[in-house]
Amino acid sequence: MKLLYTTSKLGIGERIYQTKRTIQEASATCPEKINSVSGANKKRRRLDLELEAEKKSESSDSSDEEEEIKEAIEKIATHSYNFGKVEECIKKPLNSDQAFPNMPAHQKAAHKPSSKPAVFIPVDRSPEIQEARLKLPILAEEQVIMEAINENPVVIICGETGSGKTTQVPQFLYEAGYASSNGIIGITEPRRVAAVSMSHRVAKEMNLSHRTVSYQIRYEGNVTDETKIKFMTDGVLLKEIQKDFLLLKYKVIIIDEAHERSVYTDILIGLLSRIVPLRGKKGQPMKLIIMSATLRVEDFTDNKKLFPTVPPAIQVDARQFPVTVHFNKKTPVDDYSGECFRKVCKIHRMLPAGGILVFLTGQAEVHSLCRRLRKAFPFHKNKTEGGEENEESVEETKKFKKSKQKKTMPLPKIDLNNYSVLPVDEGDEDREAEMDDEEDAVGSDLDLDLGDDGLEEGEKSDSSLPLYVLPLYSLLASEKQAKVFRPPPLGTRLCVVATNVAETSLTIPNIKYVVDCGKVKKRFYDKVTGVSSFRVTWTSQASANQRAGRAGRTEPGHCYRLYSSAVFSDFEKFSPPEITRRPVEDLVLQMKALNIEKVINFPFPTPPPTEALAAAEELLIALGALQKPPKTGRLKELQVAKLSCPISSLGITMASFPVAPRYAKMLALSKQHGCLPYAITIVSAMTVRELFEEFERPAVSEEETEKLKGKKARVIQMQRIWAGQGASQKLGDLMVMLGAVGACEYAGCTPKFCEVNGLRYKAMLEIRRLRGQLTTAVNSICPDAGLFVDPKMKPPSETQVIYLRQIVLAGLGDHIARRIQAEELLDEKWKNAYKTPLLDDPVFIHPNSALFKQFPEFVVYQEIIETTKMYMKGVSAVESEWIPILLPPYCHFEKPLAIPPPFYCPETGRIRCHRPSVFYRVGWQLPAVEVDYPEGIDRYKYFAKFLLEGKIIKQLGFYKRCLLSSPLTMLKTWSK
DNA sequence: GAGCACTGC
Repeated sequence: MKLLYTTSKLGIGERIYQTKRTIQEASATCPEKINSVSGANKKRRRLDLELEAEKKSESSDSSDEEEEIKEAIEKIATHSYNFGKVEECIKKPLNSDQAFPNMPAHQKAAHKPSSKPAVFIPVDRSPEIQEARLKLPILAEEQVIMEAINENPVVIICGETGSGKTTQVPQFLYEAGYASSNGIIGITEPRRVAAVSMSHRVAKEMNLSHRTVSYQIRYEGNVTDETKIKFMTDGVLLKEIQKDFLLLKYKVIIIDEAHERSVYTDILIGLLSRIVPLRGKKGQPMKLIIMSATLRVEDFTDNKKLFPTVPPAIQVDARQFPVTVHFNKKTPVDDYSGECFRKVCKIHRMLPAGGILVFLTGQAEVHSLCRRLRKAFPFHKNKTEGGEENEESVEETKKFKKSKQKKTMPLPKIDLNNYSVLPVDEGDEDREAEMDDEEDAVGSDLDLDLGDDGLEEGEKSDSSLPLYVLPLYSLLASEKQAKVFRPPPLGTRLCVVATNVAETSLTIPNIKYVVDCGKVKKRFYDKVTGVSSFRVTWTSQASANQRAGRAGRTEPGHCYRLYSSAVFSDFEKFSPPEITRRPVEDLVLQMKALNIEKVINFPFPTPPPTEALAAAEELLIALGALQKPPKTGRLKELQVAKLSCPISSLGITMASFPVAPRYAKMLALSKQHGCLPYAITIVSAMTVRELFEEFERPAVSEEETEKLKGKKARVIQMQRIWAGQGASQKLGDLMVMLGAVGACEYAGCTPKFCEVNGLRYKAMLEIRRLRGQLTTAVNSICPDAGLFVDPKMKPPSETQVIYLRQIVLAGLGDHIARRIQAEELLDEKWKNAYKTPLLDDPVFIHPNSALFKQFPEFVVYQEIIETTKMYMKGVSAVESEWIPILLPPYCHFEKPLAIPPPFYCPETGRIRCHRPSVFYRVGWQLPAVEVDYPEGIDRYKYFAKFLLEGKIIKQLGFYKRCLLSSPLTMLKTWSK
C-alpha cells in the first residue's frame, strides 16, 4: 500500500491496509502474505518521508517573486487587496462619438507612452474573405473597440450571435500587435466544438496556419511555440491558472459567451478581475475582454466587488434577420406536446418552404412527436408523391379546416433585434380567449392565416406533403445528429424536433420557423441532501428569445410561442447562473488549490448559496482534502475557521485530477495491489454520463418496437455477465461499468460492438480518452506507477475487488445507506427501503441496478435521483467493519473495549485497542475495530504498563519479577 | 419495477 501523495501522516490509505489485514485475518487467509505486504509498506513509507523532505527543501528555495504572488493570492481570498495605481488610469466608459474617425486604432495606440503595442501586423486575407468581413457590423466598430481596449484594462463587448465578435476581435488585437512579441491572445469558449471550429475559421480568415492560430481542449490541441491566437475551453484556462497564476504568456484574455454563465467562466472572471491589476502592478499589463449578449452585462458591470471601477461596455450590432414572434392566445395547461404537433401541422400545410425547428424538453417527448409527425406526413425515400393518410392526420386535417373558417388577423410585426423582453401587446387576448369555447381555442391561432399563396397551396396539397422529421438531442449518436445539417431530400420540408441542445450548442441551417413550447427540463439539487431531480419548468425570457433567434439565421423567420404574452412576461428574465444551482465541492477544491482559503470572499459574478459553500467545505474536510478546523475556541471563530480551511497535501493531489473530489480521492488511494488501472476505469465510467443506451423510449414503428425489445433483453443479459461472478458481484453497478468498458475495449471499441451491446459509442470514446488523461495525471504524480491504458485489461481478482470496494467506500463515505431492519419496519413504505444519514424518507436501489433485489445491509451510491421514489444509482455493497476504519470522520467512537485488551504495536510504536462506534446522525451500531488508543491519561497508563512488562523495550522484561507491585497497578484508578 | 436537460477540466 502506498498513497500517491507524500505525507508523513499516513491517512486513510494506511487504514485501507489495516482493514485488509483485519478482513484477511478474520477470514484466516495466508498470513505470510500479509507480512510481506506490510514489509513493503514500511519501505515505501520511508521513501515517502524522504520525498517529503525533498519537497520541503525545494519549497524553501522559492523566490521572493513567488512569495509576492502567493501573498497577492491570499489577499484575494481575504478581499483586502489594494488596487493602487491601476484604477487611476481607468477612464469612464467610452461611446462611439469619442472615436477618432481618421486614425486607425493601432496608430492611436502607438501614441500612448505606456506598454501598448506600437506595431501594426499585416494580415494577408483573400479577397473573398475581405469582402465577407466588410459585411460584418463589428468591422465598423474596430476603432471604438481598440480604443477602449488600449485605454482600459477590462472591456465588455456586447453583441448577439451573428455580430462576428468571436472571429473578429482576436483579429483586431492581432493586427494591433497584441500578439507580436512576448505574449499571445487567449480566447475561452464554453464548448469544445466552438473552440475547435473558431480556431479553424480564424486561421482561414487570416490566411495563417494552425501553428499560429490554434486550439486547446480537454483531450487535444494543436498549440505550438508559434501560436499567437489560442482558442480554448474555459476549463483549460482555469487549469492553466493553477500552474501559472498570473498567466504570463497571455497579453489578452477574451472570455466569450460570458452571458451563458458557465461555472468555469464565472470563476475565470472572478480570478481575472484580480489577475489583471496584479499584472499591471508587475509592469506586464494584461487586457481582459468579456464578450456577452447584450442583456446580461449588469452582472459584470454592477458588481463592485468584481470590478470596483465600472468597465466600459461597447455595443455591437448583429447581422440577424428579423424574426416575427407570435404568441398563442391561450396557454395549453398540460399538453404542450400535442400543441406542438398541431402547430407544426399548420405550418407545414400553410406556410412557404423553410425548415421547422421545434423545442421540446426531453428524449421521450422528442421521439413521440417525431413519431406522430411521421405518421401524419409520411415520407418514404422512393415514393415521390402520395402516401396514405392515417386516421390521426385526418383528424388533424378536420381540426385544421375548422380553424380555417375563422376570420383572419394581421400579423404582429416584431423585429427581434429591437425586441424588448416584454412582448408587444397583441390586443386583448385574454378576453378573446375567454370568448372562445374550448374546441375553438385549440385551433384559434390565426397568426397562421398569413399570405395568400401560402394558404392556397397548403390547401391543395393537404393530403400528401412529405415532412422530413429528425430528432435532435445531446445523447443522440453523432451520425444521427449530423443528419440535421444536411439538406432534406428533394420535395420535403425539414422538421427538427429538438431539446435545448439546439438553443446554444448546435445551430441548424435554413430554419425559418421555430415552434417553442416554452418549457425546459432542468436538474435540481437539494442543497442539504444532494438529492437531485429533474423538473420541467417555464424557460426564461432570455432563453425564449435565443430560441426565437434560431429562425433568423439565413432569412427572415417566424417564431411560434405556444403560450400567451402574459405568461411570457411572467418568465424570469434570465435563468439563474449554474453556479447557484449545483453542488460546488469541485470548484471549492480548485480554489483552495489556488490558496484561496476564504472562498466565501471570492469575487464571484454571482456567489453560490452559503449553504452550498458550507456543504462543499464539510465534504472536503471529511475526504481529507482540507485541513481539519480547530475543535476548541470561541464559537464565532470556530464558524469562521470552518469556512476557511487550508488545503491538505492529499487535497493538492486530489485537485490535480480532473474529476469530482469524491472520485479524485478514490484515485489517490488506489496505488495498492494493482488497483490503479481499475480505479481509473471506474472513475472514468462514473464521470461520463449515460453509458448505456436508453430503450424505454416510444419507438417510431412497430418494427422498431420489436427491435428495441430484443436489444433490451440482450443488454440485460450482458449486464448480468459484466456484473461478474461470486465476490465480484458485490462491487455492484461499478463492476458492471468496469466489465462493460473492459469488454468494449477488448473488442476494439467499435461502433458495432456498442450498438450490439447497448453501449453508447460516444460515451465509450469519452471514457477511453478520460482513462488516458487520468493515467497521464497519475503517472506524472507518481512516475514509478508506470501505468498505461491497457485495452486487454484483465478483470480484477477477487482480492482486488475487495480493495476496490474499500476504495469506493472511502470516496463515497457520505453516500452511504443501510437497509431497514425487520424490527424497524413500521410503515409499509419502508419495505425494501434504505435509510441514509441526511434523509428522513426511504431510498431504494434502482431497479436497473445489479444489486436490485440483493439487499446488502450497507451500500454506497453514486447519486440519488428522485422520480416516483428516491432511487440510488451506481450502487456498491460495503461491509460494516470497513466503515469505522475508512470513515472515522463520520463515526463516534465509544470507550475502548476491555476484551480484547489493548496492546502495544511494535511496528507503529502505538497503543492499540478495539473500539465500537456509531455512525453519525443515524446512530447505526458499528462493530468494534482495532484503532489507536484514544488520547488521554489511560493511554499513558497502558504505555507504562507495557513498558514495565518489557513489551516496549525487551530488556526491561528481565526486571519484571523484581518489581514491588505488578505492572497491572498502572491501570488502577487510584494509581498516579 | 423504471422514464435524465445541457456543459467544461
